[in-house]
Amino acid sequence: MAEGAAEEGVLCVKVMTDEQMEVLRSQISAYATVCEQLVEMHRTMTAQQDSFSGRVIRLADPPSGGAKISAKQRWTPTAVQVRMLESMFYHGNGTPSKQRIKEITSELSQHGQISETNVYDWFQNRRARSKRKQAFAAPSNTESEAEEESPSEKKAKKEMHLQP
Amino acid sequence: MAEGAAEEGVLCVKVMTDEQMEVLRSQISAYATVCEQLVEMHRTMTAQQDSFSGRVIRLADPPSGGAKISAKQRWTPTAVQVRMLESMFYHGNGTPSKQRIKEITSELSQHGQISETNVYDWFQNRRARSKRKQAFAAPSNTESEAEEESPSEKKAKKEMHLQP
DNA sequence: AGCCTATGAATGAAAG
DNA sequence: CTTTCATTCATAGGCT
Repeated sequence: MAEGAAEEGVLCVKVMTDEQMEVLRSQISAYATVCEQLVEMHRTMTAQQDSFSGRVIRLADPPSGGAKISAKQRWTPTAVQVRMLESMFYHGNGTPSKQRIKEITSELSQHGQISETNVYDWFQNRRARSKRKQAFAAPSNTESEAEEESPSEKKAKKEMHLQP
Repeated sequence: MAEGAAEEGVLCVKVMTDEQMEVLRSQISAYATVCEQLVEMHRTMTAQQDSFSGRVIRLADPPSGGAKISAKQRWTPTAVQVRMLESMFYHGNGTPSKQRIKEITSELSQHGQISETNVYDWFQNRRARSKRKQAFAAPSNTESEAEEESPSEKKAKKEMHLQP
């Protein structure tokens, strides 16, 4: 996924790849969504009604205009990125500092779109999840450090998840 | 917002004329402008509300028939409370003093259950996260602004909440 | 169609 | 104040 080429594509030529098209769509969609939500918020706040008497504030109401271009709004790490993150996580850098996060981000951005917040969140989630898994798996004493999948695995295995 | 040719272009074909390309660019540009203006408006009248991307604005506890057995161990501000807090946060008064916190608390408790600790924590978190966002989003500021909304802005995401 | 799970993201509260 | 933890929400993808 190299959206870095999008600018030249748009500015210089007329034939776009699917990737480039996707970038454009995402952009327009993002703008549209932001505008919608800002307008909605503005309306809500301007109305100044303290009554929380049961009317729901809807943010995600699709406009009738039909300019609703769907785009993914949630970051999805690529396989390569996951592998690298996994590796770093395993490597003991349990707590990446801000500086470290920047480094990681810039390194990972060569393999796909990513932001520092993404990285930060990823580590947060990873830590929490790891911990929780241990808590469930080791109520006994025998402390085992057997962690989950190896970094080279991009295929998520289906662990049994019992519902207590 | 002007639309028409651009959508079909985006949705159906991959070869665009200069004209179509221009339409697209205008569209993105228009969105950007609108967003900017809306954000500006928000700045002036209320606090900046940057939670529009994820969760929906929370409302007060449903006034159901008294059954309060199920635990809500964590304080959840109502929409009104959030708005007021956000407003206070924005309107400068930096770090609320102990006294100020008491005032705020008693004022907010008219709109829902709240404690001084909640208020204190809220401000604490708000400040920290605002700061972190700046640290993440801002440091590459040496460059002059690129005011034209060319698709080279691959990060036209929802992170357009600027902090004054 | 539609659930289900994994997971990105938001956030109150606590630790340091 | 700053960083981390714990919990929760929302959504993309995979599954039957």
